[in-house]
Amino acid sequence: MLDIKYIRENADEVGKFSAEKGVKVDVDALLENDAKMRELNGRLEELRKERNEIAEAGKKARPTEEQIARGRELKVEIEEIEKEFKGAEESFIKLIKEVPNKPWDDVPVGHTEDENVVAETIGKPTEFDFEPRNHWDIATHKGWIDKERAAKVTGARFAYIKGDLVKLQMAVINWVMKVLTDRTEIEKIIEQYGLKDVSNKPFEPVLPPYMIKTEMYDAMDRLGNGEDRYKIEGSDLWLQGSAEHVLGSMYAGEILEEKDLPMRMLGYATSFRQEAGTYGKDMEGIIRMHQFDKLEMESFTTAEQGFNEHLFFVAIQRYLLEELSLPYRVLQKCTFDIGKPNARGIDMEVWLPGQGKYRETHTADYMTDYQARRLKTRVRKADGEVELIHTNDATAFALGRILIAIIENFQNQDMSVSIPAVLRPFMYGQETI
RNA sequence: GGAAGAGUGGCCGAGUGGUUGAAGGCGCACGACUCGAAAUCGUGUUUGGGUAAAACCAACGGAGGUUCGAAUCCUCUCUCUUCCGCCA
Repeated sequence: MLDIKYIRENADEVGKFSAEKGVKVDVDALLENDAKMRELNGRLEELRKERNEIAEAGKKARPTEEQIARGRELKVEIEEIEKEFKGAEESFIKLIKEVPNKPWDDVPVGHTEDENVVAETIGKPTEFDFEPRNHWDIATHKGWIDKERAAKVTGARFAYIKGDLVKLQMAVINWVMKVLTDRTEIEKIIEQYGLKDVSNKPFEPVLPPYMIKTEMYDAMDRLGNGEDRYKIEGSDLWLQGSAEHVLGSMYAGEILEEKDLPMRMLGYATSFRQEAGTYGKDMEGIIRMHQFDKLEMESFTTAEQGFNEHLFFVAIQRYLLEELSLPYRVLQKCTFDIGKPNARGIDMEVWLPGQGKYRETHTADYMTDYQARRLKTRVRKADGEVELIHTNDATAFALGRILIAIIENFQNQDMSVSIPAVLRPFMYGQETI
């Protein structure tokens, strides 16, 4: 949610960037509603003041008949206006929730995802002296994935992952855990990518709950219309679609101390998505599943640190991909594609030789204080001032997709897959699978 | 799932329906004392709205109700603790 004060003072701009994000917002109706609420609130405060004065007098002496009579009148009046106020507030909240976050200055304006801008391409598409296969041919041949039996048990877009591929996933997890919880590794990344004014604080690993209440999901502004989420029948809970949802809401309503920021979390969780609107898309292999495991970074910072933290997260993603020697490109997402709560969004796409194209494996999102405003997650600064925190989230690895990238880029002619050097210590020295 | 008890400020903890936005203590900040520190003493120490600043309004887990007046009474709900049941 945006600050209503900001919307009042920048109504035209809010209308403009909302349109650029492809979000329909009635700013005029919102401001009218805001004015009405303020007017009602003013009247309420006056009446409450009078009520308080009578109550105060009642402390010293028994209230007189006139006071009690006036009190009765006030009670009725206050009730009426409160009711009206509540109605106004309800429609106000509905309207202000629709207003998207303001895009960062360098976000390109675009109206479809095709207008995302390729900012940089690192490495060259992997070359083979044989015709490279796609991951599902290799994985099915090796018995690493079984979608047919999964279809029997759970339906489409599920898979059993088996054998060496499971070990590879564990190796990726352990490697990332090591890198991101090690201060010297963090310092190395900061230096390697020339980052300035970024903390060297390591991440804290977190295994979060996989379910989330409607209220928190909505406050994170990641529930949408609920279509892409799984609702738990007979309860107020949903399956999370990303560890971001349960990590970002973890400190809702709390005031953190500035000395504890940045608060960096490395969450590992299975995520669940209905994949609404993707019918028939990516049905081969394990690129688009209803369930996938993910290592997710989440961070809370002050407003000043927020943007640098975002750049830091992007640097981590680059570092991880480069350590794996995977060819990839960096996409700066346009206004249409960054998402409603986002101020800025970067995607990483890894080259998949089996499919002959780049596919999305990573996203880095910077939400400024947009999520924090409704979550009421704040920080007490060193000078005692209390302000909203800034939230950042980014993929460390979506395991399914990174396994795909490794299989396709490190495949050998005999359908074995070489293990990238950095992962070998976590495969107990195993060099191919 | 069943039974009983409890939810108050950063923490502990008072609180007969009317000087309680909240005693007291701890912690913290500043000051005094000291060469310095400890101890001691003094002052300050919730958040949001509102204002130029004030006044003022709101909040004692959450929602609703009773009352001229609710942290205090009633209803529902959530969470925690203990006991029982079940269980990795």
